This record gives sequence, C-alpha cells and structure tokens, in this order.
Amino acid sequence: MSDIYRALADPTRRNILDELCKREGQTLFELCSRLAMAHGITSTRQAISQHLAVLEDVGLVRTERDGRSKLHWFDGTPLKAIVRRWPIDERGTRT
Amino acid sequence: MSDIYRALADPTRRNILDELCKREGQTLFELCSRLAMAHGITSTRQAISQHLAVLEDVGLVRTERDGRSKLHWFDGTPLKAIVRRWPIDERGTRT
DNA sequence: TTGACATGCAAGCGTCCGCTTGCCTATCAT
DNA sequence: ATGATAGGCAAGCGGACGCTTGCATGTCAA
Repeated sequence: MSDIYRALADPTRRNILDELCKREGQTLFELCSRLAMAHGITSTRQAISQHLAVLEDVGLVRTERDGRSKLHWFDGTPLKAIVRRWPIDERGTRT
Repeated sequence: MSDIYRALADPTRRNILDELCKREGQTLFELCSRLAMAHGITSTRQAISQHLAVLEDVGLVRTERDGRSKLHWFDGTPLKAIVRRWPIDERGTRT
C-alpha cells in the first residue's frame, strides 16, 4: 500500500535518490556514510534500509545482489506518472 | 513546513488536483460534490478545505475571492522542481 | 569451522497527519 | 436587521509513519 507520492514524501528518501543519482551501484553502507557526509543525516543503518525498501517497492530504486552486498540503482521511470497526470505548465490564469 | 512532495502524498489531495484540472475556478462546495460524485470521497467540507490550504501553501492551487465564494485554480508550476531534480528517463541499467 | 562483515526481520515507541466536531466571521437577499 | 449561504479557526482523537533496538540470516576470509 505504497505509491510513488508517498515514497517521495520523506526528505531522507529524496536525499537517498539524490545520492544514488550521483553514484550508481552503491551499497547500503556507502549510502549511509555519504548521507552523513553530504546531508548530515544521522539515521541508523536500519532506517536507511527501510527507506530503500520503500523506494524499491515503488520502482524508484533497482537492486542487485553481489555476494553479501546489495547494490542500488536509481530509476526515474515511475516519475513519468506524475508528469503524465497533471499539466506542468502554469495554468489558472484568469481569462 | 510543507513541501510539494508532502502535499502530493495524500490521495485525496491528488484527486482534488485532478478535479481542478477538469474545471477551473471551482468553489469549495463544487469541489466537495464533484469529489463525492467522481471519486466517492465522503470527507467533510472542512477536510477538503484543509487539503486546499495545504495545496495553496505549496503553490499547486491558486485562489481568488469572489464575494462570499473562493475560487480555486490548478497551477502545475511547482511540479517542475520534481522533473528538474531527478532524471526521468530510465537509468541504472548495468553496463 | 570460526569470526567478521553486510544485510534482513520484527516489535515497540513517539510524533505527525488527516479527519471530525463545534463555533465563529463574512457576504448577500429579503 | 434577519436569515441563509460560503468559508475559516481551533481543539481533540485515532491511525499511520519513521526511527530505534535486538536478534537472525547469509556471505566471505583465515
């Protein structure tokens, strides 16, 4: 019961997507340290893991196991639903 | 302390945006009845009003008073921030 | 096998969020 | 002025969410 909009609602999850855009194929530990460095996020590893699960659930993050590590990729395809749903140009100007 | 992403997180608010795209300059009462008809939303008038306040706060809805009525317009301009932030094409395909 | 490393699962807790309820303000017709 | 209409303000409640904590699973090196 989670959609893209819910997934994007949390600021930490948005920062995770930002980091995954900067460098692809990151592992959970890489992400944790980079989030701490770049965004000052002090959350636990488990918290980040849960965020990644949400993002993976809605298709914004794709993963692949590599031994005991799990690599993460950003995938912006689900974002198309937003652009498709509403007009992005300014509207509502009185005629 | 509310951003676009938070505003889009609620399904009722997304339906409100849908309805405002269909017909511009709707009043609160118009929206309530249309939401009930088209989306089966049983929420109170105050609930919809609070949702509209959130949407107006983040710039997704613009308003204008007309006597004792308040007219609402959709404005998709803030959505540009989403497209600007992340690449919308598919990425993460292993090389 | 043993130990260390990387991640997963699940319960518990505090807070925020959406909704309702009740009352108040403002505008228009008669 | 009176009543009706359209909307606003604020308190309170229940549930969902994000986070932590503790333990379990699985992988690699020695």
